[in-house]
Amino acid sequence: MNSMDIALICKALSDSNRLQIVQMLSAGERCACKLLEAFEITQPTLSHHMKILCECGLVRDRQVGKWRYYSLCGETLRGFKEFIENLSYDDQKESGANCK
Amino acid sequence: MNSMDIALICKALSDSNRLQIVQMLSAGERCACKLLEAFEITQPTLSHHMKILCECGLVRDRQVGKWRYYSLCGETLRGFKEFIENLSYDDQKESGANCK
DNA sequence: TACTTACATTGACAATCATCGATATGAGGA
DNA sequence: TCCTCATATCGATGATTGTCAATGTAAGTA
Repeated sequence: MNSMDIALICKALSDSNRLQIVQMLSAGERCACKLLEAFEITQPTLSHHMKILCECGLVRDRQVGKWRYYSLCGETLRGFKEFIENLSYDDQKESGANCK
Repeated sequence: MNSMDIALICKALSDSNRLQIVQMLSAGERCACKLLEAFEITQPTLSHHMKILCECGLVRDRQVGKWRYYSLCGETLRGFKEFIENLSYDDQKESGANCK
């Protein structure tokens, strides 16, 4: 998982509606109509957001009859978490790459 | 740290240049001129990106004479990591909130 | 004081984005 | 077959974004 993939995931999470959708999915699978109830957006807008979440790999969907169910993708989520976890802050680090 | 703050941080990380800047800062403090060397962007563009990274709280800066040094903010980074870490995927979760 | 250096701000522009209403698709059900 | 329901796609629009050249600012230097 390279930094382009990560940037894509971050872009998907940069919209506050989409971030809340992901939080809902973190509690378990949801169908589109239940997601739609939870937000004050129209159905085309939800569909657009779900497409973006799926395209970055963070969300998977499955269809059952007329309904579409969304859930987080464990593999992508793991890769993303690993990247974020590896960002570090350490007061003691050398500032070797500075001026003067 | 609410989900608006997190969305702002994700937006800051959604640009691939900014994501790489954060990775560089994860290795330690850097001054603006060293960051500028590492990317193929102009100085105003770097300045713009650093402003966005600072405004979401992820990056701190300090000025020494003419030079400006950037580093990750440990506190914000911790809050962000915690949020991401709490996103979970569990195959066994109830799909209680679904249709039919 | 005048000059240089490091960085920020401004203004412009093309590209991307979130959103919506309208419409299409496709799966049941009558 | 015709209708309804759940969702996707299309086309348009106003807002935001990344980028740059030009310019401003503020610190050090001669």
